[in-house]
Amino acid sequence: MTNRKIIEVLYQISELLELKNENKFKIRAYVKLSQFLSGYEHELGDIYKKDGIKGLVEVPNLGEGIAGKIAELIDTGRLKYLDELKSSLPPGVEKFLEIPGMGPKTAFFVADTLKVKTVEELEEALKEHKLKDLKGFGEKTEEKILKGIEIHKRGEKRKLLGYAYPIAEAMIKELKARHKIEKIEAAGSLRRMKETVGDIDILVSSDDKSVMDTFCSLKDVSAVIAKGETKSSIYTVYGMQADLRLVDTKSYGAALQYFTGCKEHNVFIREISVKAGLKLNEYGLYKAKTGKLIAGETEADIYRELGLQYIPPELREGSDEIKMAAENKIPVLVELKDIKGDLHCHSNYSDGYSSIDIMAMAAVKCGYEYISITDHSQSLKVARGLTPEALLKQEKEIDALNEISTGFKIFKSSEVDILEDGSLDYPESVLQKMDMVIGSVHSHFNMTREEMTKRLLRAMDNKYLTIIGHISGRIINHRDPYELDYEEVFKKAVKTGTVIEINANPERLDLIDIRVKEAVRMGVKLCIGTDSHAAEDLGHMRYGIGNARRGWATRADILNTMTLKQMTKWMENKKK
DNA sequence: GCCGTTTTCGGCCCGACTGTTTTCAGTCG
Repeated sequence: MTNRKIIEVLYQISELLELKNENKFKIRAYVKLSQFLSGYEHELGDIYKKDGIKGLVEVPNLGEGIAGKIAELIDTGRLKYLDELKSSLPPGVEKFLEIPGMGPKTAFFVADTLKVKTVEELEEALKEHKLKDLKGFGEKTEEKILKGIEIHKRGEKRKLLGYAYPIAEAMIKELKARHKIEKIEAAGSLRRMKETVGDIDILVSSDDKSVMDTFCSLKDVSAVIAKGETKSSIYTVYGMQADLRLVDTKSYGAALQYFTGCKEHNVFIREISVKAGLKLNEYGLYKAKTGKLIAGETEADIYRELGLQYIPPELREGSDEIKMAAENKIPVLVELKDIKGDLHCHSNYSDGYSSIDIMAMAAVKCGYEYISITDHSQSLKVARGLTPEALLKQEKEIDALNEISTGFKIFKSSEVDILEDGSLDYPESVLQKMDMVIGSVHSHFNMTREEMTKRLLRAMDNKYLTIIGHISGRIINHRDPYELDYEEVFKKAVKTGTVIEINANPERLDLIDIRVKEAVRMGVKLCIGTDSHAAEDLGHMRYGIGNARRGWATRADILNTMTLKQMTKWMENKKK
């Protein structure tokens, strides 16, 4: 039973309780805990196995009530409480919550009154105008729900960060081009660099109020959901919602803090405010009694006035960041400008689209001092993996390019398959000639946790293995990570000096953020590689940086913040 | 249901927008 599964159940319980109109603080306890767990680096299953229920209640936000339920879940894989909750509600009502604009009250009401069990039946009932004459409903509400159903039926999931980010950038650019703007930036999960993004939040401060009109008439708009003086919501042609908030410059920091979230982080921050006799909202931090404004123009002012160290957006997940900030323990996180080279890049020798010289030139343009060419190994036929003969040819080309360049180096490397038994896909005679070696799993994903752990541990015994690539194997929204005993793998990585990659490809972002946190805590050396298959992909580095920061990684934790000189020396030492 | 420099009970964050309203509930973030 993974944390992920437990989080799912807790969240489901909170939704069902909401439908039942239960005590809202009880509901919040479930939401609060599931939010906390989504950033928690330890597995509850392991804690329970080791220390039983007593161990579970040590976990923040987890008391005896829920501990018992989690224990039952781990022991039996089921939860009686959840089954009972479900059967006490009208069938199908949960489904209605997935419809945008439909909350628990409406969902329960329509399921209970109209006796509809599916989204299709609900749609039918709405078209027959069965709702509009009921108390509290009207034509507009009917239309709104129908629109929500339309969006729901398209089945849109949270979008990849790498998909949403450029869209937000383009919108901001357009607004900037057409209005005189003081400040503008994206907030929300996008600013927190979360791997997936539900909608785009943009915050703007400007004297020009017509920026709202522009926003609602952008070419990207497919429907305007709401339009007010300070807040508008649109639905875009990209299948996601976007919100614009307009605030005064003197409130900009408070608004940015507020709209960046996450929600739980903000709730915690406001609790601290209340205890300090203050009041925090999106307009500023005030004295509760007198209403006197204390801070608001910058986020830093607000955190400082609350007695907290500044918390970078990537850490604001309602986990332990506020406690750490209170103790002055927030580290200086790694930044894009710290990166000196990209260690995971493909060329057209295997399945990439760009030649080696084009990749190198793109790396120079990024301000890098080196790039590592890591084409696939021979077993990976679908990606045109290189035979040892093809490798020789590539080696010569890289040597020739290195001859003519100064201050920039192309490292000779490979992304070698870690085979089923944990051996590498090239013999030692081939591996030892490379500057470095990335080992990745590309086959036999369906192994047990024990088998997969053994496989990786064995691979790390190979002295030529430098880096383990995209270790979890997950593809966001497509393939779940395979099961792995991370603690064992990280211990071994520390012992053997093996580096674990943070793959910056937006579909992977693997090592996953909470695992980065665990790895950093254990002292594992990490690197960030884009896994580029074309020159443009080198720009994905920013997503890898975001993921590393979400895992509390500092510059010292990341291998490829080393200069060329340092890196060359490091590689030589590693092979000894 | 959780939690404690208000500690074992009594609290638990704050505001914009919408629709159907005569003062507010529901939804969202």
